[in-house]
Amino acid sequence: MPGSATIARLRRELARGTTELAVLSVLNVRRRYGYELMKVLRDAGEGVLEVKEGTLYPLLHRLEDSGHIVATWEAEGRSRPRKYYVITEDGRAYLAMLREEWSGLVDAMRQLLNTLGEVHE
Amino acid sequence: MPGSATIARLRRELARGTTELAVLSVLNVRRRYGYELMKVLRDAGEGVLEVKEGTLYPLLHRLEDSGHIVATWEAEGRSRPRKYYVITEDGRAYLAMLREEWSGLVDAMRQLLNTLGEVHE
DNA sequence: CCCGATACCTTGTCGCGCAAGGTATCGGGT
DNA sequence: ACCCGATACCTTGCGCGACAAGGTATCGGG
Repeated sequence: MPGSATIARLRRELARGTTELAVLSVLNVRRRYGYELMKVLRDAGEGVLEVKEGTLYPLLHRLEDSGHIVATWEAEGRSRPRKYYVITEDGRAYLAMLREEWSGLVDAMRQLLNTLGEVHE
Repeated sequence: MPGSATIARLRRELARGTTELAVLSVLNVRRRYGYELMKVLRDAGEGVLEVKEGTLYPLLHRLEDSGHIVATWEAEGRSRPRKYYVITEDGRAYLAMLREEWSGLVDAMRQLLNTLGEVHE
């Protein structure tokens, strides 16, 4: 059945870029560690925003390299240390920009779909 | 200024996959030729949905190959022939699926952004 | 006569998402 | 005693859409 494979592909392409927005939005509330972020995003929105490990960890490293977030290792009282991420001032500004871009896209698409929504002819 | 380059990059990543939805939505109303589609999308939504030639033409070919649209050359009474595209029954079904995926993503993001929207701590 | 618009096309590069692999610890079940 | 799933981090290689940059050809206006 090619349908399910197609679905997965287009879902991936549609969600592209939104991961960054989703991650920064969650970190904007409070600090989180990587594995925790995965669970938060999986539980939100019926799995639509689910992020795989191979996506999340490189993304976090990119955000850290560009100064949008900072990481601190913490292991006090437990083994299996966790790497906590905190959003920076720079990151908040970037997040605001991202949200604007996103709502701009959503508005444009909504307008297009509403205008042309009715099946003609 | 790295900001404008960054903006272009994230706008491109965010819009990824929506082009297919936009093109099929326009074709769902009536047939269009490639160059015309470019103008329609550029004029809609303040340029947010603008598509470049290097994106549109390969996309149309992919949609044709998978049977979602069909093309017919037309040049009657004029030189510079145009290649008109018409959506198929199969294409309409695919479009419906795409729209569902898109609204699912938008809903999930809206929920996430509303829940976490307020800046805490 | 040249240049911009019209109208189609292609090749190569960039960068994200992911599959698939890896390491290591911990706790519960049998 | 042993195994396995969950926790928690990481990497390499591939697929694929968007685009920059190039190409071809015609038409009309300044």
